[in-house]
Amino acid sequence: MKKESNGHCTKTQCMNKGGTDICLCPLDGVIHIIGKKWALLIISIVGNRKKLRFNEIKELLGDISPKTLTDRLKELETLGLIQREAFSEIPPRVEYSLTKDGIEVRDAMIPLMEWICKKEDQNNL
Amino acid sequence: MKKESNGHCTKTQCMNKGGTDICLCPLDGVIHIIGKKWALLIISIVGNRKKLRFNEIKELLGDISPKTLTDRLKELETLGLIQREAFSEIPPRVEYSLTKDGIEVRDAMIPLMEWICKKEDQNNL
DNA sequence: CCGAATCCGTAAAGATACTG
DNA sequence: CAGTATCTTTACGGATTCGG
Repeated sequence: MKKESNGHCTKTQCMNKGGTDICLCPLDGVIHIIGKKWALLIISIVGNRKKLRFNEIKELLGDISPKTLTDRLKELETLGLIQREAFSEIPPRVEYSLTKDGIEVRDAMIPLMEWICKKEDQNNL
Repeated sequence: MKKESNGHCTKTQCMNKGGTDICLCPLDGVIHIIGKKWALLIISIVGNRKKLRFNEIKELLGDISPKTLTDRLKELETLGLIQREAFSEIPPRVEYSLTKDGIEVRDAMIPLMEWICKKEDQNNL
């Protein structure tokens, strides 16, 4: 996971975990998509249910506008984290699910979500 | 980590990890701060270096505006993730570091950062 | 000088109504 | 049902200014 020689880590934005340097240089990449509002939650929720329709995601998130949800889903689809499957029916049906990469991201963010939940628990005592 | 009875999980926004439900209800809480632009990167970078000054963070992030950095630092300070220590010197000096909670968050996001780095590596082959 | 605060223009997000 | 279109509101970015 060292990347000293490929031109990305000249700013040495690395974290040290037990002596192993972990590069976090992707400043202009993935993190600015998944760091956007709602993105992490969408990945979580879609991952939970395996398959979800547009309005189901919307209901689960609670306060997101359809426009923002559309934007986020498109971005995540472009990133290759979410898969969109449309059925030519009436009424129309579109199902969203995580791709292989999306599942990896979801797994990777579980510790973060767990911490958040723990924190909320403390605050709600 | 079950929260079915406290009114938070009525929407059952839970993820299933090996049979254990993990609640991710904090829709209006922590995630909408740390999910903001730059927030995760700030936590990472400050965590890497233990102590950083305003302009050092700015340099490391590269393209952030001073205003946005100030905003984010204040939010993270309010959240209790980042500690601000100002010295009454000339020229002035302000040092930022992670709190105990901030360190926990940083540790929790390591898997996510690792995934991102792996992904960037693949794309840069 | 450093760490912001201010001002202002642009971009992203939200609310609501509406369409294929 | 699954989005668009449109409009308003909020967040972000860039330059400049300011207090210590």
